[in-house]
This record gives sequence, structure tokens and C-alpha cells, in this order.
Amino acid sequence: MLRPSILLSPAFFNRDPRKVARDLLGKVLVRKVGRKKLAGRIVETEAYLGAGDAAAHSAAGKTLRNAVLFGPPGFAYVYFIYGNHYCLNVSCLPEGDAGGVLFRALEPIDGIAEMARARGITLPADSCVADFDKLADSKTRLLLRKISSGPGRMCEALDITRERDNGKSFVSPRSDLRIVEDGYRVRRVQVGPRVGIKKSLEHNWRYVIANNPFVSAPAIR
DNA sequence: GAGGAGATCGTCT
DNA sequence: GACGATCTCCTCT
Repeated sequence: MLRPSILLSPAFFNRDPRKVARDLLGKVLVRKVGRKKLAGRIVETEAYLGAGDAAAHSAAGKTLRNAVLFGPPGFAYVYFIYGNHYCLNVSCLPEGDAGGVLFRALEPIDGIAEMARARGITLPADSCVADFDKLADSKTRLLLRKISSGPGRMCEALDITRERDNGKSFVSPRSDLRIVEDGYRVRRVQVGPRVGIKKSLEHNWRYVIANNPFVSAPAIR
């Protein structure tokens, strides 16, 4: 069940992607599919900058694919990767400056059964993330983790595709893709190098909620 | 549990 | 034509 929530404003995203990435931890990503609501707490992000960041899609300048990153802050940049997966980002910085935050993992909190179904996962009837730590059944814990622990998994769980969602606003109350603040407080944030890239490895621009079981592998030590 | 390899296709050069 | 901000399955330990 969600607590009362406040929609994040464009100003929240109109900042350095590294600050946005850190501050997004603990916020809730909400997806509306018809009358159903799917939601998950953001537990892992990565920041990508513009021209100075060789690992960023925007490093080589504006193209048809990455145009959203150069647009106004608070919009969805969705791309297709490895012939199999979609990845979801949010644009940061003012229009004209490229920058974004990649969502890497969510802790499912609403519409869990629907998200599991979208991933082809069948959950036991009594499974509930609220008491994850008390779940004795390690198989159920593993299944819950597989719903949205990874950028590709997360997009599949939320039914996000480039065709439908690229360029969508995260900050409009009418959008079916929103990020809200529900008062959750992050106790500790861990930082580390970004995953799956070969350039700019010296930067620790991956942010995770410490000890959260829904963070994607490899965990930061 | 860890590590390796294959799948598969859009984007860019 | 090469590469990639990934995931899953399979094998080995």
C-alpha cells in the first residue's frame, strides 16, 4: 500500500545527474497500465553526464536516438540494448545540456503480482515484499528479486518500451509514468563504478541503497 | 555459487 | 559490419 505521495517537480531533475541519481534513491516509480498501478521503490541508479563522460550515450553528441537526453529535464529516455532489453533513464539538466540517470533496480511495492506475471514469474500466493526479510523460503526471495533487479528486468516488469515510453514526461500529473516522494528515508547510500561499461571506469557514479536485497548484481562491497 | 557463452537487433560509423 | 548502460541458461566446482 502506498503512503500519500508528492509528484517530483522539473526542478528536481534540472540539476547535476550525480545529485539527481543519489536523491532518486528511495523515491517511487509509478506506472499506470489501464486502471492498474504498478510501483516500485528506486534502490539503484547510475548517473551519465554529457560530453565529458565517454560512457554516456550523449558523449558523441545529439542523434535521433539520444535526443531526449538533450531535451528538458524530467523526461523518459528509453533505448533498446543487446537485442533483448530496454533500459529506462530520466533526462537531467536544462534543455540543450545532455545528462541523465539510468534506473537499474526497483523494490516492488504495488502491483507485485502483475509485475511478476509480466516477467513470466509465478509467485506463491502468500508472498509479500513488506516482510521480505522474514520470508523463510529462499526460492520465494529469489523470485521476488528477479522481478526488477536490473535495468532490463525492471522495464519488462513495468511494461516499458521505447515505442511507447521514450520521450514521456515523469513530472506531469497526467503521465502514466511518474516519480513520487512518499516520505521514505534512505539510511545509507553506497557508491561504486557503473556496471557494464568499458569507458570512464574511474568514476563512482553508481548509487545503491546499502543492504537493500533488490539491488542488481554485482553488489558494491 | 561462480563464471562463461549465447541470444538477438537497434544504432552508429 | 561492429558493438553494446543485459539476461538467462548451462556447466563446473
